[in-house]
Amino acid sequence: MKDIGHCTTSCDRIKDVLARIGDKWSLLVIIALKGTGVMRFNELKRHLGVSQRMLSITLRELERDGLVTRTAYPTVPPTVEYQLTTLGESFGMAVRTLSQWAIDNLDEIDTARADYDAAQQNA
Amino acid sequence: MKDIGHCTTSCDRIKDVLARIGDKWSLLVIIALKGTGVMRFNELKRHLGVSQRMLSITLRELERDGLVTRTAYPTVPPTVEYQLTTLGESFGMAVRTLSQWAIDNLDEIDTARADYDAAQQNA
DNA sequence: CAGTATCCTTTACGATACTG
DNA sequence: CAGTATCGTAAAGGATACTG
Repeated sequence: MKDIGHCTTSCDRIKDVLARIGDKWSLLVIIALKGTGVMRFNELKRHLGVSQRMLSITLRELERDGLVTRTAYPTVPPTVEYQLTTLGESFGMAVRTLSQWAIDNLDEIDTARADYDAAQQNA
Repeated sequence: MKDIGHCTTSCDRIKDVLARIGDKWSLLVIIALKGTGVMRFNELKRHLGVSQRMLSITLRELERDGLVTRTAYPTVPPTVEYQLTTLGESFGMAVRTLSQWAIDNLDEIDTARADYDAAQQNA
């Protein structure tokens, strides 16, 4: 789509950030690491219930964006640890606000949904 | 996928919220409405550069979740105004933290990306 | 253990055309 | 103006099998 006739630069940057962290797993990985500090690959996998493939992709992107560090130890079998960078920690702070809101208000959203759906029935 | 062997309820709720607002347009609509107060359909469409179809779907979902109100006036041609509910405003506050972080730190992410990609070249 | 490679299905989304 | 309906494409993501 052509990038014409729409909103300002700050809007574009939000789009960029959403493109980066708006997927299903990035935020959850950040939250998990923020809570635990250091985690290994399969530990994260089990914790989140994510497929191997998607966790691999997600972690690589987060590393690329400078939000997490990957540390591999030359053991057999391999040991790889992930943790937040300083930038990742700062992002985690911003995410905490959002996740706290989610926890606090999801019930209200569920109620609104039920009301809306009920109203649609009578139409 | 089976919901077994993974993280706690709060994690599931984050997933739920992401499923709701993790799409390409929901957050941007919230941000737009938060900044402007009241907006009409085509006004939002032009502002965001979103297709008619997706804006329609997004607004309906946001209304269903109790985050925006839809007010239709019986004019010809029709006039429809959208604005945030109280719940939507409160969500907008949480989103502001995230979007501010985005604006402040996207350059650093871009740099990290460039570094990462450069390092991959020499491998 | 920590991935990669391949395949397949579902979903997101835009473009276009049509309606009250 | 504010949508809906239909279609087609591209991206997301899971399942499974394989590897150092």
